[in-house]
Amino acid sequence: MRSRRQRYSDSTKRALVDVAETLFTEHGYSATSLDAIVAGADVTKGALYHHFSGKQAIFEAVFDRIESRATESIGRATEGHADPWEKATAGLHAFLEVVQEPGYRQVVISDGPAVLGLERYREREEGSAYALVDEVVRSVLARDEWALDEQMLDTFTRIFFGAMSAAGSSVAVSDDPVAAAARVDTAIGIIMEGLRHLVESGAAGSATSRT
Amino acid sequence: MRSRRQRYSDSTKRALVDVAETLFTEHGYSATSLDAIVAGADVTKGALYHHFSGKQAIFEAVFDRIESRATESIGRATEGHADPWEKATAGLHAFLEVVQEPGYRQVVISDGPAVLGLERYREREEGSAYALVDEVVRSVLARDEWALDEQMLDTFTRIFFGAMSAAGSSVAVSDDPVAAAARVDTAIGIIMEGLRHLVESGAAGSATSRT
DNA sequence: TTGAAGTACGTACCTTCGGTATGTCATTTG
DNA sequence: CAAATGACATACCGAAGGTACGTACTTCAA
Repeated sequence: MRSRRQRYSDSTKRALVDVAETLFTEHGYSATSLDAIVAGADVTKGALYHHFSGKQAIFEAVFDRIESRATESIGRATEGHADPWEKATAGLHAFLEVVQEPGYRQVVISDGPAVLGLERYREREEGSAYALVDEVVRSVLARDEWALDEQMLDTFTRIFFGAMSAAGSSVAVSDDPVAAAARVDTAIGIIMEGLRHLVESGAAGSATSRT
Repeated sequence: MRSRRQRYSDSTKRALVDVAETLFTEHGYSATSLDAIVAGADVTKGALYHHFSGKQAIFEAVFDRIESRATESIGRATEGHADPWEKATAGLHAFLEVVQEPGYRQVVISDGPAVLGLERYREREEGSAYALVDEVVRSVLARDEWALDEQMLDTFTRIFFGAMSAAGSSVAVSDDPVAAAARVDTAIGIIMEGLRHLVESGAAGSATSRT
């Protein structure tokens, strides 16, 4: 068991991240002041700067928390599917759910790139939702008939990840999210069906060797 | 001909946007101070606040300029292609070029969503590069055999736009942009080839009516 | 030609906010 | 039990966005 002091320390740190998450989600990064965060957590800036190196650091803590929750949610949805195409569909649905959460939209999609910088942002993605998309893409596309190397698979993952992010974004801002999600489902379904034909007919070998 | 005063006014405004563009591109939005902008343009904050309502306003001016340049560049690349698939390929190449420009990456991709907000950001996109992608997507997918309504076409455009943004981003951060661009070319080529099979075989009617 | 009005700035200042330096009290440890 | 350390609180600083106000030059009407 942690020491008495450790437990107090942990609770204040968690309180800070809790408040920061709600404020960052509701008002965005720049419109959220550290004073507001420490006031909400009922501590002072001394406490915040004892636990975090600065505003960006506590943002990253919130960012990581939201991303890990998203990853967990998608992971639960995809596990237990034997057929890779079913797995892909299940993952897509879960992703479309996640991307509608205000916290994910504001913190990860909107503020993330600007606050972390594009490079750090992409590094963070690698280990989270992106990894799941990568897994699904590989299970679908990595066949012996196809001469797709590592980098090509990675390229496909990037493309699908971007496509799904944009699709999710369009769902999230839609007046009728349910109908929008259904349209995304259909569109991705068509694209995947096209790929499936290529895969199962083995006709893509020519495509990989084009210019 | 504009009046003498008008010309002076226009030149200072342009000088402000010029300097702002380079600073926003090099250091990002938050790391660029208004003092640095007005110093670079050799004016004072009074001039800046006479022409713009604030920091966000001058950022939008820079944003619009970069986006319109990008749109123009892609538009030039796509025009003159009769075959829609060739047009799509030409547009993709131009897009991959654009997305490697530091200004586009920093201002439009990285800072854009956070500064403008996701809604305003998407509104700005609608009238620019997005419109070109939409045009190409429609020329490729809007066939009589397909029962794709307006909203479905829009969904496809969103997905492709997101895919291309992500693809371009992966090219931009790559150690070997040329090879990365070639991989993106191949990947998108495969995806389009799958779609093409569906289109030309008219086999997508079933897909549009799936759940 | 002249004087009033408006434009295009410059100057000085205010406020907020991220960050720092330092003090303090409880807890742990030797 | 005293020294050391951890977990904060308090006070303060400087930078940066924004505002209020003054001013010089231009335009235009009489």
